[in-house]
Amino acid sequence: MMKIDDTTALTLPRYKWLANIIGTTISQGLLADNQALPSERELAERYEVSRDTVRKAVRYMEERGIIYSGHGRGTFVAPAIVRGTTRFIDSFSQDASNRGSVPGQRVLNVEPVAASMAIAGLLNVRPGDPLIRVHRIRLMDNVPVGLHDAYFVLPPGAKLTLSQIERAGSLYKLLTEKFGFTPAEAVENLSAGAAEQEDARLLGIQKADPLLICERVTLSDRREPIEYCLMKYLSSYRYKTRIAKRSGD
Amino acid sequence: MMKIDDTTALTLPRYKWLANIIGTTISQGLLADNQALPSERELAERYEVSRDTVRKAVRYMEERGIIYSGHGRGTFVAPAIVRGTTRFIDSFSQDASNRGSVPGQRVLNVEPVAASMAIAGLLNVRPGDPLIRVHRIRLMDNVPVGLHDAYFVLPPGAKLTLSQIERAGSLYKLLTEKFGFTPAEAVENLSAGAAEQEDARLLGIQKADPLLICERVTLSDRREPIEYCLMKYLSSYRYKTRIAKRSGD
DNA sequence: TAGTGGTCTAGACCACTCG
DNA sequence: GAGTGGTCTAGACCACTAG
Repeated sequence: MMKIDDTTALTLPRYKWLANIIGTTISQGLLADNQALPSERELAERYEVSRDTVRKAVRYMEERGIIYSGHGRGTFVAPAIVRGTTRFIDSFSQDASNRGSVPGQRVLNVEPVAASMAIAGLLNVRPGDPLIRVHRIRLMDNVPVGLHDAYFVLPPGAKLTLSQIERAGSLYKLLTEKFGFTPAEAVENLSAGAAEQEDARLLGIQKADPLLICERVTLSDRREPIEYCLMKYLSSYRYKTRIAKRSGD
Repeated sequence: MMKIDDTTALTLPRYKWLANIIGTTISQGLLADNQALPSERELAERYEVSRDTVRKAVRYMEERGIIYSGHGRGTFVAPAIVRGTTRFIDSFSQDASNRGSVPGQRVLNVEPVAASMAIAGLLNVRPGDPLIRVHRIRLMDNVPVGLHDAYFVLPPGAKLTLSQIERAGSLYKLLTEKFGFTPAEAVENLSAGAAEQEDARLLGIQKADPLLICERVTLSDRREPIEYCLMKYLSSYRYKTRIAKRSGD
């Protein structure tokens, strides 16, 4: 046991290392949809890990919609329609890439604001407490597709300028590096709505045109709410997601 | 070891049994949001299971958004805002219950139809192949909130009548029992749209009013597509979901 | 430094599927 | 009946967190 692994990541856990190998094989198209993988016992032998480690890798990939398994039948490559539909917190940039488009943004405004009652309640602060608001137009291939109006709880004295955000590709990455912003989980609430005058102007549509409205509260690794974001998307925008299992298991 | 467990489920795996115990404690409000649970080692001792079994229970509940854990810190009760936001395939009835409303339906039509090109592609059948269409108005507390237009791939000769569906509470349950319909996973695509004349009439709104549009493909345990469903919801309807982690892990 | 969760192992037996 | 994934154990060591 414990042969040094030739290729990648000496600091990566073995199960993720295995998952990467298998995942790469699949994404390269070397395995057909619904094709069976080698059995867990065989993979364990082939890669010189315990069967439990193989199972961890399998679970890891199952959660991501890459493979699936059936009791007594085997483990299989998930069909293309479900692959890549797992949602993550940095979904906008991900979505764009998955579609082969270039994500972008135009920052309208960055300002300190006092928390409203509605937002204070969601972010566990008092009404009037200081927040930072970032108002942006989201672009795909340089075309506006939506509006993001985000409110952040940041450490006192935190300063954020328009040019900083524009320089950084990802707002989340910037906040993570500059402050201890570590999003771990989010709750979203989707609905349909009609464009207000202002929305219509910014997005280049008519007033009362339908919009996909998504409200999100983002939580830190300690489950403190750290962001509220109101997003409005054109009707051409598609929000893809995957649902696993039934509630009764 | 192996003390017979006093209460529930002698056929249930031990980790689900443990998860149920802990989950019940939480849902009864006996533990505060973000309160720490006993350590894994302590739970293992207390419930006379191995630590690995405790960890399985913890993972099981983490996936469902009931608890979360931090390396070196402990395991904690997820705050109320995230609990119960995990989406499952039978989401409509679940959603309604979670809100304290009574889910309902009015079946408009049940009929065999020939697959269109668009739907055939999604369901892996040939255009013209037989499908069964179920067109329904969805109700919450007897008030219309949306339209479901579902197309099923069922075994040849499968017959479905309007009265059967109306008698059965859940369409999925009926299909599962009568035919081998076993949904395991689904892919959804959400967007905003404007109500057509017919939508408006059925839902009691104006033409061009905004609607939340959700397309869904449901897959069996073998990942064969077995249902396509086009759903349209009033703007008052809320689609709740939870997103775990970031894409880079 | 003590305590926590995270990773890993080697082996056992059960439950299910399919030829 | 042979082969698959699912559950469970007992023990080891590592990585991280916090007082």
